Amino acid sequence: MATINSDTRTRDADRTRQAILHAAQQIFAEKGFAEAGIRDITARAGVNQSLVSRYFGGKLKLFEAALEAALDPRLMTDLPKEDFGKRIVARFADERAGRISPLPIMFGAASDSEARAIAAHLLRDRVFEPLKTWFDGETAAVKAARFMIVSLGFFAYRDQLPLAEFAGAVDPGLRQWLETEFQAIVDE
Amino acid sequence: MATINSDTRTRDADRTRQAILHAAQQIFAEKGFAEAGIRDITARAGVNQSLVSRYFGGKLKLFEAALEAALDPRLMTDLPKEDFGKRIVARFADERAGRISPLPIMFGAASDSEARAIAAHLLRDRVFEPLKTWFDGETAAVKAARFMIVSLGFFAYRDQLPLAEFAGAVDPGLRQWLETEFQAIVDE
DNA sequence: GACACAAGTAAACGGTCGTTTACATATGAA
DNA sequence: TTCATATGTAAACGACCGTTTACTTGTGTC
Repeated sequence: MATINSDTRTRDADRTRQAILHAAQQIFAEKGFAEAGIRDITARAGVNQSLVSRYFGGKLKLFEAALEAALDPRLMTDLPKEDFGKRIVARFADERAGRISPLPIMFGAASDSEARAIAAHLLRDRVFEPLKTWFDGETAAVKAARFMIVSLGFFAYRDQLPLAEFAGAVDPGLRQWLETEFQAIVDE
Repeated sequence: MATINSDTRTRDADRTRQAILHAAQQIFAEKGFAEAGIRDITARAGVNQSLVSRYFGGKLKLFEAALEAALDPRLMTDLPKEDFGKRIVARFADERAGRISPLPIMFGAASDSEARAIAAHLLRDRVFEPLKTWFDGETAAVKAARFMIVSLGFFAYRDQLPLAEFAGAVDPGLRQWLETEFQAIVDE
């Protein structure tokens, strides 16, 4: 049984598991699935490398758990349809401290076939399908596709390819176009 | 000196080099940079694995050469601005036999930092910067960014993520939106 | 305190990969 | 024909990675 102050314990499986999961989210987002090593992740978590296999069943299962924990299915669909464009761009463009965006994790899995399959499956079930039901009318599938295309393209443009002079920054004109683009999806 | 029918030669460095390059384009596009092995590429080319290092200087240099050979800088900017939307979507959506699109190669490099840097550099110099000079006015940079976002997002949506029931197919309604979207970039 | 088990660690295993090395052979000029 | 060299091959090298194994140590219970 746990003591009153269980924080004093030097061994805590749940805490270790969470530390691995959090470190995995960070390193998968930073380095991509292929370049993120078990030893990188467990070193940041401050634990032994073998615990990934013990607690998660392997690197691929850890990736799935890390991505799923980063996915918030209500990320878009809890927004009001008024000001949807401004609000969704604000969520995308402005980093929120402590919050790990799932998009870098997903893009980092692009070149590994197994990780990509997991990422695609999660994205479909947790984002794409909820979006389709959230949008109205018979064009809901096209609207969801438009949302995915602009979102994925924006992250690929901003984060994956240092095309602009300052990667990560968003030009005001581009930001305005993004806002009207997202707003048009819910208005039409 | 070459004989009259040099095709009878069993050794031809140029032909071998081209065979490696062509096989590399295919396999980098199919499996991504990380999962594409030197042995895969040289096996398809029908030559020995060591020739990659001898002729190209290594896997990374081979990737750069393969991507550069697949990039056609006039892919967009030789189109007339009338019917630009329909024409560019036709180029993207309808596969052309024998032609290897550079975008699968680029996405396949997403999770390898070195390959991604090469891909980003080539995309900027050969596509993004020409696009900026091709677009008119002071909003050329924003227009080029819009073009990249929609293009990258479309390929990520269609080819990288099997979100729709039939990956690779393009819904007519989505296609129409893509056409108006691209047309708007050149019209505004 | 003694014990059973959970929690954590260190080290080795087996495999893959890019690259290099040592060697064989076709080529074309002298 | 001879021979230097370009071309191609087979095999080994060295490193890295995910995983597993054997072992140690802390924890809670009796």
